[in-house]
Amino acid sequence: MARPRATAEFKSKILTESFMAKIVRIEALGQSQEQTVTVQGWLADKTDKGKLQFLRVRDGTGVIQATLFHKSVSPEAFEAAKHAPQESSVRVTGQVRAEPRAPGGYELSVTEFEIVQAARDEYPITPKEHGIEFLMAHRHLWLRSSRQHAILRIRATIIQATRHWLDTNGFLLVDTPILTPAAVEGTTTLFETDFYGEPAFLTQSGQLYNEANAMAFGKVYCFGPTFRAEKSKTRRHLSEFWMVEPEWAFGTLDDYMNVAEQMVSHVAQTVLKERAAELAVLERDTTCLEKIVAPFPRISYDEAVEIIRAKGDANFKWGDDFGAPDETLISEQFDRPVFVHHYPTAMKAFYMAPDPQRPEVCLSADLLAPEGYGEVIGGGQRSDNLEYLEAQLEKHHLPRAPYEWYLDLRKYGSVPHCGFGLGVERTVAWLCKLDHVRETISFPRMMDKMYP
RNA sequence: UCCGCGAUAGCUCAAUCGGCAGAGCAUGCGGCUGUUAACCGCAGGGUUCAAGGUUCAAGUCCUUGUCGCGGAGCCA
Repeated sequence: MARPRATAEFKSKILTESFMAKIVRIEALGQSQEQTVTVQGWLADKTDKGKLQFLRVRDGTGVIQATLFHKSVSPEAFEAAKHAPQESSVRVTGQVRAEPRAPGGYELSVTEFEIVQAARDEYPITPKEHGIEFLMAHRHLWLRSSRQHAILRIRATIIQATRHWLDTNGFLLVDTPILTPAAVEGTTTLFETDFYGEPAFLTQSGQLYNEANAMAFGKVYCFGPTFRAEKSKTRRHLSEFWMVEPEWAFGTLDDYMNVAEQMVSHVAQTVLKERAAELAVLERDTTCLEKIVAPFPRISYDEAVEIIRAKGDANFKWGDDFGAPDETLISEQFDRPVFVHHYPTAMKAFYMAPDPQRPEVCLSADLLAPEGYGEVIGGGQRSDNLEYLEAQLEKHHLPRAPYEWYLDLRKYGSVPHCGFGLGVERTVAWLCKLDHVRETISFPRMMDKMYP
C-alpha cells in the first residue's frame, strides 16, 4: 500500500510544479507580467516556423499569442503542438511578456504545453472567407470567432445597461407569461402550442399583462423572449426575439417619449464607453453613436407623410403604414433617432388611446433608428376608457371573454398610462451596424430555420 | 406569400458557342527562430443539388422539385 501511495504523491507534486501555475484568464494577463501562468483555452490559429511556433489561444475572454521555441519545451510537447489541429483544447504555461510584435501587446513564452483534446476532425471554419449559409449551419462553432464575440458582448452590455437604467429609475421587474391564451393584438400570426389539451400561444408581447402589473406596482417592466410566426424573411426579422417593455401608471405620450429617449441614450453611451474594443473589432463608426443623446427629434405622422411626399413617393396616401424605404427616408432627415407620433388610430393596436382633440389619430409613437435600421421602439398611451375599449374589441372582431380581466383594469381606478417595447436584436444590429439581425443572438430562430 | 438570383472539391469561386472538371485556401507530409489571413516544395481530394428530357456529346440547354441568398409585404 505504501509504494503506490508514494507514487501518487510524487505524480501530484510533479503536476503541481509543471502544469499548475496560476490559472489566469487572458483578459487579465496584463496584471501578471513577468509571471509564469497557465492559460486554458482553444487553439484558434497557428503559425509554424520550424523550430519556432506561434500559437494563438482563445479562452473566451481574449486571444493570446503563445510562442513555443523548440529549445524551451519538451520535444514531446513541441511535436504535439506541431500536429495539434485548429480548435484543439489546450493548456499552456509560460511567462507573460509585453511584446509589441504580438497582437494585443502581450505574449506567452511557453514552457509547458498540454493538449486537453486534439480536435478529431478538420475544423470547418477557417480564417478565410465563408458564405452566410455555411456560417449559419455552423452557428455553434461560428460563435467562437472574434466578430461574434464582439457582437454578443455588446448585446450583453445593451441588456445590462437597459435593465440598470430601469432598475435605478423606479421601474420594477415584473415578468409576464410566455404561454398565453389568445393573441395580444389579434393581428399577427402566433405560434400555437398545446396546453393540457387546450390551444395556447407563445406570447408576442407582454403588453396587456404589463398594464395589470402597472396598476399594481406603478412602474414596471418585463424583459423576455417574444414570438412571431410571421412569414417574414428580411434583415430585421426573427421568429424569436427579445423585448424589454416598460409600462407605467399616470404616464402620457410625452412621458413615454421622455423615458424612452433617456433610456436609449444611456444604453448607447454605456456601449460607447464600455465596449470600445468590440466596436473597433466591428469597425463601427462611433461618431454616429456619440450623437445618440436625448432629446431626440419628434415629428408627427402628418409631418412624416409630408417628408415622404416631398422626397420619396409623391402619391403616398395618408393612413398607409410606412414601408422600409419610407422609414429610411424619414430617419435620414435626422442624425439621431426620431420619434414619429400620432399615427392614424386605424393603423395601430386596439388599446391605443385616441387623441381626444382628433380621434382619427392616436397617442402612439415609434422610434425610428438612423442609418436605415427602422423601428426599434413602438409604444404610446393606452386607452383608460372602458366603453371605448369595449367598442374597439368589437371593431377588431375580438372576443370579449378572454379580455374580461383587461377590461377590469378600466373599472377599478382606471388611470392614464403608457408604455413601450424595445426590440433588443434591432437595437444590437443598429448599435453594431450589422447587415442582419441574425448575428445579434446566439442561436437565431428564423422562418423555417431551427438548426442548430 | 410574391419578385429576382443562385446551388461545381471541406470552404470561396472559375470553366468561352454544348466538346478532357480547374484555381486559391483548408488538409496530409517535408523545410524554415518573429509569424500576424506567413512563405517554399510535394501529395491526396468531385454522384457538378435531385429527378426526368433534348443531343453523337450536358456543369452548361429544357421541365419539375428541393434548398439557400437578396428584396417586398408584415412587424420590434
